[in-house]
Amino acid sequence: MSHLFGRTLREAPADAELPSHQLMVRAGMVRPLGAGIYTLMPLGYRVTAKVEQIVREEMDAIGGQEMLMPVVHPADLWRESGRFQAIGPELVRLKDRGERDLVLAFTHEEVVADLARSEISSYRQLPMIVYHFQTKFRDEPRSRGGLIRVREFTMKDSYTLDADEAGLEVGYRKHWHAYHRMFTRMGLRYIVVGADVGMMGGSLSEEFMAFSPHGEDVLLICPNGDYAANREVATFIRDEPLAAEPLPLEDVATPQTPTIQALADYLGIPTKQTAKAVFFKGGSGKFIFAVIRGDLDVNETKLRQATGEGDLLPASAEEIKAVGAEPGYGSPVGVHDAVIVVDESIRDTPNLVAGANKPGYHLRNVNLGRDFEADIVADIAAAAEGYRCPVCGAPMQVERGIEIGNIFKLGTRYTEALGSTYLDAEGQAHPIVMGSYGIGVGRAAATAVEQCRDERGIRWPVSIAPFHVSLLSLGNDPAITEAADRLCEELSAAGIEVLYDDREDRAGVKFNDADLIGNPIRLSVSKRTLANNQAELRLRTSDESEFVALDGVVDRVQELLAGMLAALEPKAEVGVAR
RNA sequence: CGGGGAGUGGCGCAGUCCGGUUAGCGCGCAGCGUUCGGGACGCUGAGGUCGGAGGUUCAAAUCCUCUCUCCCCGACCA
Repeated sequence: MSHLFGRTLREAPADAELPSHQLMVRAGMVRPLGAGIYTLMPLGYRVTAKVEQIVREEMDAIGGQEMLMPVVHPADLWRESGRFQAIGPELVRLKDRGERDLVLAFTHEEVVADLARSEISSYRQLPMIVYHFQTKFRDEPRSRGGLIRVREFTMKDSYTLDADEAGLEVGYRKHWHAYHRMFTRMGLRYIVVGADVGMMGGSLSEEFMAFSPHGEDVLLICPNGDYAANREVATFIRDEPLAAEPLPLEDVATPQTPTIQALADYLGIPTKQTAKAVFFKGGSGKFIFAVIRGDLDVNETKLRQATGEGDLLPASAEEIKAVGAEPGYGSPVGVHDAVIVVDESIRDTPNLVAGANKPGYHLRNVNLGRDFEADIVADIAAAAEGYRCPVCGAPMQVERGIEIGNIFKLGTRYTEALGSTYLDAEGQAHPIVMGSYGIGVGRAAATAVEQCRDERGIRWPVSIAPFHVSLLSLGNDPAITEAADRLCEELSAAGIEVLYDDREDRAGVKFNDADLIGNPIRLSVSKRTLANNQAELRLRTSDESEFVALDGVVDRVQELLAGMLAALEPKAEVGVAR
């Protein structure tokens, strides 16, 4: 350790907020180079190498073929799929000296589809699973959370190629199981949730979400295990539609009530008796006028789906007035030049109080169909804590999660665009059916730190710890050094990974650094232990030590390691129904 | 991009409002000595274009203009 590149720090850098970020920097595992760009120091690199190896083993186990595709792609390939045009500035575009457009790939659907069209011609060659570990660079609008969200990272991305949907389902299921095995082996606590397909396109997507209060995603989870979904797509059971005769529309003065809560308080009615208007400007330039019951919130992802708008930005006050509405007092009654998107809650609730489109006034007894028409009626409501599970009706719980893996059924979106076809037994050409599956390697490592730590430092799961053992020599007596040296050699010879703290530091310093770095087993050799021809052994997860005869250390460590690894071995599948 | 904050030896900070000698403090680092099982102590020492560029001034870390970078909160994703 005296020559380890990457020293430990007593204090965390001021700009690190997340525990994983602070600890990994303090432990000398990573160093920042720029915003969202990190160097993996030797200790950190050992962790990600182990994560990779676990992923590799499980991918190979489902028949994955490892390969390596380039990071720099000709832009023309991305023009063929349409993503060159469709994706914003997070896709880095470059020109080479010949003024040819290039992109830094952030996934490899295009290349796989391109390869497939030249390499695959017959159904006899299918199915196929290919994967690689490759650097991705995504010019994120904002990287955050230290290592959880970075701009440059290593991703395992794999792709299935199949003849039909049934084949895709098999490949998808294989990944689903492989992912469970990987994350279990890494010692992570996680859940699978239904997710939005986003820019990947395709028909089905699920995310593997590690539980963490620092997660960026909000998950809705049925306590009975019947349902789990990312809030982006989460549905819930609505109240029964109310049946009531439409009452006559009436104007009501409601001064100083620009918010739903103020309005409900002023009129002495529940918020669910009001209609809320939310205004967006779509990427197409259309004005999107979303209407939802006052007690609910608009889910922008759902709204995007419903309107087919890729981008939604909040509308400005001028834009709102331009369609005949009034910020704070808006309703769809009488607006023009806007796409009116109505949530099911509005359809199912008669006689709502809605804005009058003039400051300080609302309308009572507004009804869809009589007082205004909808261009789209859809589910655009955001689910929240306590909302009812769409399967069993139980109140759902909310958790935050870090997305550590994502699996997609892509279908033929890319293969059709690129003309990647195969011939079936009858000689008919069909587009190949694709799936794509990603895991962020560094993110998985950082997530493990988020989940496995205490006030002293990291408590790595054995499977991905930088080393199995931290060996400390306490004291500078030559006899101690000699005994520790010998122990180090014996352990190494037995295939045990040892981080040997041979520095001339005091015991306290070594203990603290060992705790910070977080290898699962700590061995200490000192004058005291040597007096009995022993070493002290302590688990990172324990406050109690055992003393082991020097010639029994290797056996004892191997026994403990085997036990720890066995505990991480996947047993039954841990899935959650969709 | 919008909003908020910060750039001063390797790390953490003070000094900036109200310009004024050689820019400080803690940790870390080097040497010597004393220590030696939960971040020791003493002495000595090395290390700083005060993010960068212009400007104001007799004088700028400090005031003005421009600019770069980083962090945090909101729309994206492994």
